[in-house]
Amino acid sequence: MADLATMTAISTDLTARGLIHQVTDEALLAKLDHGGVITYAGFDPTADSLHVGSLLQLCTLRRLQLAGNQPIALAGGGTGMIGDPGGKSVERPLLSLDEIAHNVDSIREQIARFLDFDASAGSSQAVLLDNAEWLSSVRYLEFLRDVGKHFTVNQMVAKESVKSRLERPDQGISYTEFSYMLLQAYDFAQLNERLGCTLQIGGSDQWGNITMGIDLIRRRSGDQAYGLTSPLVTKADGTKFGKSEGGNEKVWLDAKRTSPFRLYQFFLAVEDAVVGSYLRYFTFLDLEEIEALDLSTAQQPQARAAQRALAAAVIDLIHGPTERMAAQEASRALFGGSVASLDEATLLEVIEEAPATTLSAHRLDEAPLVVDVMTECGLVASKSEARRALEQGGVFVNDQPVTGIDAALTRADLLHGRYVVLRKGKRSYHLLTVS
RNA sequence: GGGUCGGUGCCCGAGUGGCCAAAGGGAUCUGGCUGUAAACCAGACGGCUCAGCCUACGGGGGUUCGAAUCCCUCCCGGCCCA
Repeated sequence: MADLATMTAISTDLTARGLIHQVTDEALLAKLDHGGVITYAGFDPTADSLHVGSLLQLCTLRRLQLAGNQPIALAGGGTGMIGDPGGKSVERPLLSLDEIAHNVDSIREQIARFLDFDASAGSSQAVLLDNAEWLSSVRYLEFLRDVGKHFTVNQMVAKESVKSRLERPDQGISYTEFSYMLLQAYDFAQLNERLGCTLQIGGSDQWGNITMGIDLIRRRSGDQAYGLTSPLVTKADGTKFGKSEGGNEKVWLDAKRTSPFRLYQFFLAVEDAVVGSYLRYFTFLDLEEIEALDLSTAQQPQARAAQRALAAAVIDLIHGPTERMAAQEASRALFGGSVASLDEATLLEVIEEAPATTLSAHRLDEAPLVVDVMTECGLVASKSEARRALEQGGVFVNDQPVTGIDAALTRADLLHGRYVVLRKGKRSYHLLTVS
């Protein structure tokens, strides 16, 4: 497949991009360069969309596939019913079988944007499986005999994911969640036995679970399997990557949950300190190009060339160039200066990308208070918040600061006879269309 | 099942009869400085018909002029014992 003479070896590329946190065995790297390693990564089907937290593994699987290795995306339809006891998370709600099946279907489409599921990919054709396929029918006694006997509770308790929960005096861990790692190990063993899968990749927090799978495979069949983890993706302040500026909202790959415009903005606003690594993680740009962008960030940070390249590349990958251009266009329009001077066509495009609601002409004639309108359209969560924003000077109508708690909207505020652009702070926009 | 400790605002965490919408920290929001960055500085941070009022300290009931704080009961969790 890949012409090794003209391409950087995949192991070199992964290393250079900082994608390797730990490997169970250095020998794996040579195998990957050779191609033909059947690799799997797990994806969480607890929602009908993946979020940016899955991006790294998706990209890594793609890199491996491009280098001639077969990727398996494993949807945790079975394990999704239980939940990984990771970190401080509380026991998660159990989803019904129907919900999970629906989620797996939705996720399949998203993964297809990264991996080649076409038969023309030959031996490296991607595969999507749902572990419910084997987990839903396992029988408890058999499971205990075939899987459970290979592990001691001692080693299970020693795992970081479990230890952190055990150390919290205010919360325990249910037996169900405690069993999660065995199920994940079993997944690996199943993929190994069914498809010859010999590598599992995941975030660094998956190390323990991955090595348990490797142990299980060795004990069951004597086969040598491998694990490779990537570093934890963090923001400049060390906190977890993946939440929107808002703080609590996840950034999704589904356009209905996170619009291409917001996704674009999310990556455009990335800190200087991490753009370089994000470019390496989430894009397929050449390393030379990325290094040039690093230089640009160092010398002319205000140009934000690296952020622009990152945002464009990611949206291209997830939503395609059409959506990417629309997002770029909308960003230019909204952040480019005065919204009031945009022509109607551009404004309409912006309406497609930013949250928008309609306001009846009748309502407008009653000279509604800005505080009320921004509450009603959802720009702020409550009227108190609207009042506060206004008092603090953070509200703008058509880019003009609004002063006074009793400011009202009138026909004089209309752009092109029927639009009003509301803004809270620097980048929370809302478009009103008068009908 | 028994004993014991605990359940406070988005999170952590003070508070043990009035001065409590409730210290402090984190997160978040807004403003300033900048580059739609970081750091830093300032303010805000339950809701509303906003100098006042309403709802809140696991649920319900009670004592009291007055309860997050005391009593009863129920629910939930940790630890120890059975």
